Amino acid sequence: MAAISGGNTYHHGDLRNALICAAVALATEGGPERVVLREAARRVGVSPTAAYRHFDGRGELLLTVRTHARRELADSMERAAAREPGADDPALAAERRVAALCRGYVGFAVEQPGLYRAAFCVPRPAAPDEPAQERPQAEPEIRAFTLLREALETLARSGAARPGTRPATGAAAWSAVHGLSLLLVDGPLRRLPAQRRNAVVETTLAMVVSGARAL
Amino acid sequence: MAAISGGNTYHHGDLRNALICAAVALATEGGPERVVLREAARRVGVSPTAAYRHFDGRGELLLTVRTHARRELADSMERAAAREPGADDPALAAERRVAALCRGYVGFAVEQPGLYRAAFCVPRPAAPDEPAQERPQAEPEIRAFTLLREALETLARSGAARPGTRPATGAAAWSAVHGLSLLLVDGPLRRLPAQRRNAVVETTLAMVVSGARAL
DNA sequence: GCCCGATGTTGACCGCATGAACATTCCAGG
DNA sequence: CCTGGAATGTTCATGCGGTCAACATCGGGC
Repeated sequence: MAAISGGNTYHHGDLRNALICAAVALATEGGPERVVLREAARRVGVSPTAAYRHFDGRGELLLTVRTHARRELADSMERAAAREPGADDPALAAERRVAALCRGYVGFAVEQPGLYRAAFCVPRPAAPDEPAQERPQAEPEIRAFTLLREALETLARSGAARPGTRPATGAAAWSAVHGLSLLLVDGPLRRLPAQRRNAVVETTLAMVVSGARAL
Repeated sequence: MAAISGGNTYHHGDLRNALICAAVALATEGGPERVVLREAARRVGVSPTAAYRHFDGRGELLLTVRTHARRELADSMERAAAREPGADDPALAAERRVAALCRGYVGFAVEQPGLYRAAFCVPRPAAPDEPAQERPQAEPEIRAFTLLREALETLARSGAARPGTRPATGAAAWSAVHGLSLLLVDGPLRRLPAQRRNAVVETTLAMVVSGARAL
């Protein structure tokens, strides 16, 4: 087929990227389950199977979206922390940073529910017979978690560090913000009015900080 | 078609229940996305469309599974709490009850990951155009949450209750156990060895309890 | 005994994931 | 410049799932 007009060539030239963008847009609109190979292809104006030249299938496309979403999440946290004013007391500063990171985390979830959910989706093989892990082990590091963990370590070192600072404090804090995000975005606490939602967020943050102090 | 043998009648007699059981089994095996109308019908030995005589469609079937799963979750919490020894100090007893409920919660999630995920799934309309809420508002009460909230209230009244006991403490605690459960079952903390998993659980519980004291 | 409503069944349509075979382009050598 | 293979797209086909409409069967009240 001849080119209809302008840049309309048989070879797209940047299909992989275009597909990723479309897929990210889909995830933004409706979360991971909305990321549909055919729809992404349609939006890019290409046949469905073309995607298979660049991705192993829907799963891999979704994985790419997930990577993107995780990056955005971490960026949101860092922006929130950057906005936070410093403090003379290093312990106070550390506490504020933890809280700010958490606020950035939950804020991203609330503002970009689809992307947030995509950030933690796990591509499931249709049949649960073969494990089919994405990458043998080696979780590729999730910056959002790293940020949180490091801030908590700083907090622990900065003052009221009980002797037996538990190594799992980071995971505990993560659990809290992650659970909160999902309850708000996707769970029973969705449709909570903004006012009450804020109260829940702040209470949870208080729990995290108080927990970090006590552990 | 004539009955092939025994009780094989044209009319099943208890199809609704049979479908629910099959659907619950599916969810147990592979979570909500595994709950597939056709497969449930297949297992019951009935044609796919027969299900429509009893459910509005896959969505409603899934909702039913969710109800079942939520009940099981709450039962698991109550069992865990019942196993907990009492204490003379009411504050200590309350604290123990909260911890036990949480352990029951996370324990259920870890032992029944599929059902747990089903307990918090939200049936999404394929097209996000029309809201199509399951029930106008009125979340039908989630016993797991109620149990947790009541235990926390008891804890707050039982002693070291700071004056301004926040009303959202329950949601905060729920966030922690919910997030923890999902991270362990479905998230980046899945494939954590049991040992470390336990450490994370206990640390999170400590955070919740310490938070409940401090708030 | 008969007829209606409840309950199942067939057949069909559409969307999606995916694989095989075929078409078009691009580019590295000659 | 020309050409053949590698990249990259396309078409066609298969199989699964959700769902609807039309038809079949059963069970019980009249």
